Amino acid sequence: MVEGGIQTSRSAPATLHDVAREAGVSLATASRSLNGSTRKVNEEYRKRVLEAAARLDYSPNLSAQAVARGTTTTVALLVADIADPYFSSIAAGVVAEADTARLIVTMAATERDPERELELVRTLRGQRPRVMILAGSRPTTDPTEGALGEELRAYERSGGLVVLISRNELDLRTVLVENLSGAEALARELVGIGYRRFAVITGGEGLRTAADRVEGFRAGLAATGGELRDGDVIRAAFTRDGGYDGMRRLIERGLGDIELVFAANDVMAVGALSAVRDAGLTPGTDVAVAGFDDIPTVRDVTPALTTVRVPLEELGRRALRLALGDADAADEGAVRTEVVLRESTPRRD
Amino acid sequence: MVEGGIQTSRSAPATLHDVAREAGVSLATASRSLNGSTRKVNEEYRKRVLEAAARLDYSPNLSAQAVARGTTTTVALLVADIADPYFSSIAAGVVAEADTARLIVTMAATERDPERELELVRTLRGQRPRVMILAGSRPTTDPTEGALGEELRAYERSGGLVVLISRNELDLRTVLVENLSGAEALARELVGIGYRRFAVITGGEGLRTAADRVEGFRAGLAATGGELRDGDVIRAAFTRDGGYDGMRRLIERGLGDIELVFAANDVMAVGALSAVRDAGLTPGTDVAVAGFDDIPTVRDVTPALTTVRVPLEELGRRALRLALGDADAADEGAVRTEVVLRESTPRRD
DNA sequence: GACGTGCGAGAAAGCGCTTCCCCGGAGGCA
DNA sequence: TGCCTCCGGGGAAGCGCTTTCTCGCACGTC
Repeated sequence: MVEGGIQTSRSAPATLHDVAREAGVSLATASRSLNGSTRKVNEEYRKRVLEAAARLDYSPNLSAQAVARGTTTTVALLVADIADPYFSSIAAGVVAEADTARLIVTMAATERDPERELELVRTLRGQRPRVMILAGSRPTTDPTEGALGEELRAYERSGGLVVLISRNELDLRTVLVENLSGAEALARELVGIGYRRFAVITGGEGLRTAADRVEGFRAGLAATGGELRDGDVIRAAFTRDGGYDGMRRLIERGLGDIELVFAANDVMAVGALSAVRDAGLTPGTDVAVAGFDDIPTVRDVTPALTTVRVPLEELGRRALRLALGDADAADEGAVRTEVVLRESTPRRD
Repeated sequence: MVEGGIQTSRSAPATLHDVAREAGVSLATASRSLNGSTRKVNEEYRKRVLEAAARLDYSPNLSAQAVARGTTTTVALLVADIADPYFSSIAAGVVAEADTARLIVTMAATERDPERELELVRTLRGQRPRVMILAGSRPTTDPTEGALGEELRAYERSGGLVVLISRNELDLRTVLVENLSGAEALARELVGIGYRRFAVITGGEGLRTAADRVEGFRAGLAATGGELRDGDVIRAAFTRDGGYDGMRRLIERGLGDIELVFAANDVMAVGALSAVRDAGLTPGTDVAVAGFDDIPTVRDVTPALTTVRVPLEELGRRALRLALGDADAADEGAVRTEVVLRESTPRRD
């Protein structure tokens, strides 16, 4: 059911001009009273202006302020897919932090398409956002990489702040995640509780984040005697369905003596879990599964998923704080990860 | 690790003025060439302007355009919690549709606080968005309800478009969801496969959406002979933890002869599932669980959750299309829901 | 009492755009 | 050839703000 709102006589929103007139003061004074300035304003005037503004339901036109001030209160956020819990958690962090900094965030989705990402950066630059945050890595082999770098650097030159989340491809401010060492720690722990033979399901062609995690995992195994054959590294889309598909292929091909499958992120791992079940096997028992990220839902799948916790919301917050020049944020180094063992990787004796 | 971007000489972004000079034409002609106008421009001139723009890496200042045109290309989206899959799916839909309409979306989170929501509406009005979409209902008993309505109506009077998603509390454009009939259909089906004794876990105090779902469920039971005692309607937070908590209380209190627990949304249902498991019971077997929404993850929990599918992304798309005056969107009526039976409610004979 | 000095109100000049309006030139028609 | 009509370029006004700059006024000082 759809109801049209009652359209009363259209009335343009009150302008500062209206407020000034209503209060009987100049435009300048009205501006100074409402939108803080270094200059003092007679208390009596200020009061009159505030009252007039309230009476007229005045709300400053942010675009006009932006034009006049030459700076906006906007931060632009680019993610691959808003519905993906990894990105929506990061987004939640960015939005929360933006709120405390009285900034407004505008959001766009690249849908994992580098062309689109470039396009979006171009469009969003038109907004003259104070900060631009890019989350989600792109293929390392991407041909538009150069163009993107160019675009971002031009944006920085014009006074913008760029922060990348978990992708240190370009020489820009970055919130780094311990992908490598996190995956390595995971591998060590898994070997520690008795696993020896592993397979990996990783994201598409040369995705930086995925590649790092696999590399770290491999390093951890190498150090502890776990085994991962090259043929047991499966490529699939970096999504739930990708994970499902990867695991299906693995099973169809025959698991052999593989004891544990590490998916390069949790959404894939969750898909993998379902693939195991759909194949009539019991995840955890017949084959163990581990993921990466610790997105909220992995507590609630069965078996609960072993993973590497990444404080995703914190990632978003850090990104913005870093841009805004928070010294702490800059000093904290890479974001800590932490191995979380759960039932999907039961101790193996 | 944090790297400061290489700060080359700061250079303000090129303005239209620069482009016009570079191309040797007037400001007016440059404007007309770049940002479509009804008036024709000499092909030769247009070409020169376009080239100049490319050379200078010109990107129009959207704020300035907004001021000059008196209208923005922004749509504002208010959700309760960005990390909640219900809202992030809706957001994904809004963003996708905005993209095709060449609109930019700015997002804010109310954190389920009506005061905050009101506050945010006020702030966002400053942006002069073309459209404002509010998702997620508020308590029906909310004291700020009037103020919110006032604010929204003022916004509409000034030419803004408001769309509410699944909350017909105010007399405004709304994308309605078949909460009532969906829940009713669910109840009928559940009774149809053999369930008789039910309990319900619902959201906090008078949340419209939750209330409708419970009411519909009740109606369905009443029509088919299912039983839901008043004492078996549990209130909890409208979140995963709320669902967990509600189920825990239900179990501690003693399930008695309750066969199925209906949670008013999927995130609660997923929490409830975990509570069942943590209590040492087997969901589906010892007690069946059903939810509402069909968020992506419910396919992957065990047992897979019976629920009522709401096309969430479509909800977001519809909201925007409705605002933009898409006739189809207006005519389609409430968004269809569909009962999806899965393993969490096995046939009971 | 003459003359700084500091304070703060208000006029006005922008900010980067769009668009109205003027006007010159090209073309059509008798 | 003369006149009228389009066509389309460019000047300039304006959008809603901020911020310089001007300037009157109330003090304080000798």
